[in-house]
Amino acid sequence: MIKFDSKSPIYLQVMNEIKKQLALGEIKPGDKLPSSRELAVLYSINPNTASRVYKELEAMGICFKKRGLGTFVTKEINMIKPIKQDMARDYVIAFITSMRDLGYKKEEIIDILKNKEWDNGID
Amino acid sequence: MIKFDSKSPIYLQVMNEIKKQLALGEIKPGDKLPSSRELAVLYSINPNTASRVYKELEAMGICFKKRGLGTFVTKEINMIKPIKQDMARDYVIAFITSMRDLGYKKEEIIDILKNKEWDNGID
Amino acid sequence: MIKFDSKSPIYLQVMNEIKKQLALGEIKPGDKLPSSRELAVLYSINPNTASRVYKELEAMGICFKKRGLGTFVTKEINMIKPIKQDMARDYVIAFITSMRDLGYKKEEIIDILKNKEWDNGID
Amino acid sequence: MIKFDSKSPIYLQVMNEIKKQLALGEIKPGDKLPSSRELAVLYSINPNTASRVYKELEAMGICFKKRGLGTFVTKEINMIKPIKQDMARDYVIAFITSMRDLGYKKEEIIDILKNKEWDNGID
DNA sequence: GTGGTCTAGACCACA
DNA sequence: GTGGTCTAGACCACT
Repeated sequence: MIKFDSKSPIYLQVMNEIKKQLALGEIKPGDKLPSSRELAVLYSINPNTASRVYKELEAMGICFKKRGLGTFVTKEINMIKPIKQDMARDYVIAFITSMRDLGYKKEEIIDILKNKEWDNGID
Repeated sequence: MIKFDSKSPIYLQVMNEIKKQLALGEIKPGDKLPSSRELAVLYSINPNTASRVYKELEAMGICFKKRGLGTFVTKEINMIKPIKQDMARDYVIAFITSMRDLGYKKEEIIDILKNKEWDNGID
Repeated sequence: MIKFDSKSPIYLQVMNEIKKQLALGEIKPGDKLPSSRELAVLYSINPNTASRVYKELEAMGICFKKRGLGTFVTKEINMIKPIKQDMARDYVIAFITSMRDLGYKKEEIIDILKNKEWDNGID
Repeated sequence: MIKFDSKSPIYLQVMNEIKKQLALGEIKPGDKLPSSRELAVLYSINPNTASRVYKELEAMGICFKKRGLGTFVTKEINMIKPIKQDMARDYVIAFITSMRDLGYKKEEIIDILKNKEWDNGID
């Protein structure tokens, strides 16, 4: 169960969750995804919001709908493969932008990451 | 002069601009900030929006207002310094958490940052 | 319906009204509050002012907002209870300090309160 | 030296300070008050604000100006005597109103005051 | 001059 | 429907 961050749209957070599962291989190309209603129950969200999740994922080419059957992950591996890198790229850019806004330079940021204790709770 | 990103609220972008100037030392503790009206002209925004910028910055403890006199940067440098580091810490943790969720390890993350082109549009 | 005192900001008076209802149990933790627009109509104020009421109450931790759903009273009763007592404590201390500055002693203050007519306009 | 509460007007706070001194007998009927300029230095306030203090006190009949000589406390004892009671009354009413807004009843308020530890820092 | 409050009404994203 | 943001412009108290 996700704890939603009230700052960004819920549908985006659910999309991210699904993309994450795709990136990690927990969901595979061709897999059937839960119905919108199931998704709504799964994440305790409004059915409209669940619908929007699939609508946006479909627009991104990540899944497609079969009438009467449900929603499925696209089989085209070219579509799925880059998801991990794309998400990582987004995270990196957002992170760098934020840190730069705070006045940090490239070397400083890398130093901070290097020196960070990665072993307690985080890694 | 900022070119506003239509995706995030103007007042947040102006706040970030000011925080950036603080982090970079262009504005110093105790300094008088432009009046709301001046700020409005400076960034071509509505006085109310300018007001909101200072209100939120005040709520963060970054500045304070004196009636009839203006808005000033908090004098206690102790207030400014930790803000930067606290924010950085939050960004770092959020970033690391996200990347780890995607399956990246410490060295991979640092490598990605090292190899990232920092100079086009981002740096 | 409140009759607004022109001396203090309307938004504060409406906030106080809501806090009063909370303290008296007329509104309970978890309850949905009227939408900003409804609140605006309810008190014949501008929607922006109504918005501000909820924004300030949220900043105090008394309520929280769900986008598209509405504004709700904080569920943790622990959040509500102490607010009342904290406020009371502040009032008491400020009051005692002021009275002592005027040269009153404990017994005198209590006597004054005991003898005060509480039933006309005040109680 | 007063630490000003940024919530209420400075001129009111200075007025209160002077009225308090009157109530406590630190300043007596007929006494010469510091000049506006001295008052401004004394409290580190703007000379205009200091002027306003005397203007308002004069309007209340507490002091009067002699051209070229300065500002003096009125000699009419009837004017000075009730100051202490008036201020106390204001404090009491404000206190009771606030507490009642929080849902406290007369007996509860008196109980709180009775049971309050008056001996550490407050009394 | 400064900031604080308020109204009126607009547009947007979200559920 | 909800709240979030923004503009335009007003009036006020305070310094």
